[in-house]
Amino acid sequence: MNTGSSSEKPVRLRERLREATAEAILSAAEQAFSEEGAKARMESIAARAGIAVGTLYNHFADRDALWEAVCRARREALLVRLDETLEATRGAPFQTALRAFAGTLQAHWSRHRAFLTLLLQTEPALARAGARASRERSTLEELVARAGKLVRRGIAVGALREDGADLYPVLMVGMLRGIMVRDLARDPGDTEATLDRVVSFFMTGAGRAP
Amino acid sequence: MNTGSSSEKPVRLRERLREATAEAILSAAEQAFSEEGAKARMESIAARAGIAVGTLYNHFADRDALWEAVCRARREALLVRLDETLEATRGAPFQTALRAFAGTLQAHWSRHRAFLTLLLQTEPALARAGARASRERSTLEELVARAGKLVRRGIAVGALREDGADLYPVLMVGMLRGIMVRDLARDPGDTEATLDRVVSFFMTGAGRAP
Amino acid sequence: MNTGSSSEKPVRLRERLREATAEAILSAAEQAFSEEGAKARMESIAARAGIAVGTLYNHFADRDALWEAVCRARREALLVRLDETLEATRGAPFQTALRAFAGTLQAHWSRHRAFLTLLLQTEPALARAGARASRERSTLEELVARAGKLVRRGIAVGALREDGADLYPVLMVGMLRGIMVRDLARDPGDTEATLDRVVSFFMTGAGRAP
Amino acid sequence: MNTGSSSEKPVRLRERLREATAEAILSAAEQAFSEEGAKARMESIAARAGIAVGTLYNHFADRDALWEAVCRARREALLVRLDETLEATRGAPFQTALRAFAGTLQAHWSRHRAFLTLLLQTEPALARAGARASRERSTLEELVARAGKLVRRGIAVGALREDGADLYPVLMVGMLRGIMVRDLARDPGDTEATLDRVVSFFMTGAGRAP
DNA sequence: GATGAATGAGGGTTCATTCAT
DNA sequence: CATGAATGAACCCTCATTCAT
Repeated sequence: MNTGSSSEKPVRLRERLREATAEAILSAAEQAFSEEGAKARMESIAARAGIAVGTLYNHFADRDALWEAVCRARREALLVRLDETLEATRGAPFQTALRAFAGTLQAHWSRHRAFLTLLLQTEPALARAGARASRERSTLEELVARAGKLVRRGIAVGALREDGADLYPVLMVGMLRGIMVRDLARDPGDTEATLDRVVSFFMTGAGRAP
Repeated sequence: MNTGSSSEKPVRLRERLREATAEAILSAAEQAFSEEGAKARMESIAARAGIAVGTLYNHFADRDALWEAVCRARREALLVRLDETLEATRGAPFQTALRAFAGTLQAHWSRHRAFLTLLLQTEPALARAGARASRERSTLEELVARAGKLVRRGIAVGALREDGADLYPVLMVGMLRGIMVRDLARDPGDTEATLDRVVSFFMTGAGRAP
Repeated sequence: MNTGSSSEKPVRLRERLREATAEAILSAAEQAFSEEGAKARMESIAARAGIAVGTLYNHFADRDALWEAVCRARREALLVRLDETLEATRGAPFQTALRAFAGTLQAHWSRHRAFLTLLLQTEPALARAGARASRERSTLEELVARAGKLVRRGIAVGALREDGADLYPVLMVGMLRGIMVRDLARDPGDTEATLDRVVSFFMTGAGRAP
Repeated sequence: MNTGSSSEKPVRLRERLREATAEAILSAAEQAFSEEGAKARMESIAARAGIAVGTLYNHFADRDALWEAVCRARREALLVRLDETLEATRGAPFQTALRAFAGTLQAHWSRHRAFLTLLLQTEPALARAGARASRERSTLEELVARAGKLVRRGIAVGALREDGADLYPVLMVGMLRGIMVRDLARDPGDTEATLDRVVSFFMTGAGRAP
């Protein structure tokens, strides 16, 4: 086994460096976009990443590509986390799973307040660019799809009524989004506490028992 | 006595024309912003309004002022409608009032698909501009405040449990927003039908009765 | 004698009104130009004159024509005053005449601080527009011409040496301008006092008698 | 030891190029301003410098900054020359020093006919911007200050009378300016010859000896 | 590959001028 | 004639992108 051929190692090293730079750029871009809005200048991004403008273009074709990459990266991260949570709670009681789902969403949300803005601004853009809207699902749609998985499971185990299978996912995500937007400027700890109540509300609603 | 002297009429006429132009500009701007995003060019707005670029500036100080004006105008319209609905359903059963509230929101939403985008994009911008965020409530907050009024009424008449008074409004608005965003490209009639189910969900939740 | 034909009087009246308006515009323009620079907006001028923009154009073909008119008007006023002073001091001793000349210049200067700016800015413009420079003398040249008249008189009566006939006028105007620019922000009374010393300097220079 | 490492040289080169460009821009701007007035278009300046508009903005924040820079640069150059002349003639007879002072002024003037216009137009502008007028002396004031140094020296060596110490500098600069403006379109050689006569006038005035 | 100055099309804004009322 | 809203050419400035070093 020749694990250290003179021609192989440098390549690996370079590739790692390359990826590290790309990752730094993504972080810088996320930060810039979230602080300065979607109109953040390329120079600002480069400065935050500690590199020259030209270098940005060695890693991303153009501004749009960079924007897309940031969105995709953060979105992937979120979706992977959610999928992991769904997997980890496969056998758990429905309410436990739902609470974990909400918690994961909230964790990501508070860590990437940045992304929140991106999400809010990107999606309408996607919606407008009709062509693209069709070929890929928006982040919101992906979220709803995960929530749908959860709901179907809840129905399967008899925790949820069957008649709202189509609505529940949207409502669930809508409620969670509502809470998180409201709590943007609040203590994340408070939000965590609130999630329990949201889960409870999801199960029984707001009406007084007859 | 004919009080409409020959010197008074022209003034009135001009004023009316002036306002009509301003209104046309607002409409054009709403359209442009919603189709082209917040970055819509002034020239595009002018073209849609059938006027010259310079005329825009005779009515609105600059791009930002126009943007603000559009937001304010549409927001006022929505809030006034909601307040009217709240007033009109003052004595009605809670679910009826809630359904009407949702219906009004949906009506405005489908008529101003435009505004939807504005709402989605303006608010985060406002949130960023911290200074302003404090002095005026976001549209979302105004919506929640109205929902809160409804909820308090529901509690007063014994239709709702008291323990969720602080959460219900946010959840209600979050759910409605979720439905409307989902239905952006769907038949408004379908959405109307859905609202009944949302109201029902709000009352009883998704859980299977034990 | 029909001094009041129905067709003659109104014309006279109208003409007088017309001229009054034109004069008001000139004043407003002078004020605007001196306060806001040569770039003063037509609207600002109209506002100062208490009329609508359109009315400006009923009296002056365009912006340049107005500018020229202001310059010409104030310039004529100054030159007429100087000519009157020259006439009034025809028989007086040279130093008396020179002092009166300087006084007249200073009086106009302090009254039309406005015009000072115009003078400073117009002339270079004229100098640049070579074509025009040739067909009419600049205000400065007109001033120098008057000073020349004074100098020739001084030589004729034996008050001045003959050898500097070509230089003295320029030097005289140069010195006076220097004093007035320096005193722009000072008390006009001080400047008056200074003029005596300038006259004295003009006669004997600064050198210590051998 | 070759201390010029390969990483140091490029930086130096770039810096030198950068400065060369800035200098080229200043020259172009001086030319443009003097030929087209203070309103010269940025595009015109760029064209004269052989660069793109955007490049202007890589070197000067905006139009005003460029204007200021041109003024400052030329002004510095003039003042440095005058200070050198004052230094070089420290021990010389007063009239020799005065003549040299005038000569230096004239040399700069004829080389920067451009600057003449700037001087004429900038200073009133500065005067208007009261705030700035106080914090820095106008070019004219700087000239007068230099002339004052000369005058004090003349008094010290007994060449000038003491009583006019406050006026002489202003008068001297006023006269020189007068001559130079008059000679704008003439042969510089003639002006040089004239300066001797101005110096002579400064010493003895125009009056016929009694 | 990294650098950062140069590029120049793009878009916001101004304001002299026109003209219907 | 006065009015003042509409017009649109002109001009300043921005910033994504390129490319010589």
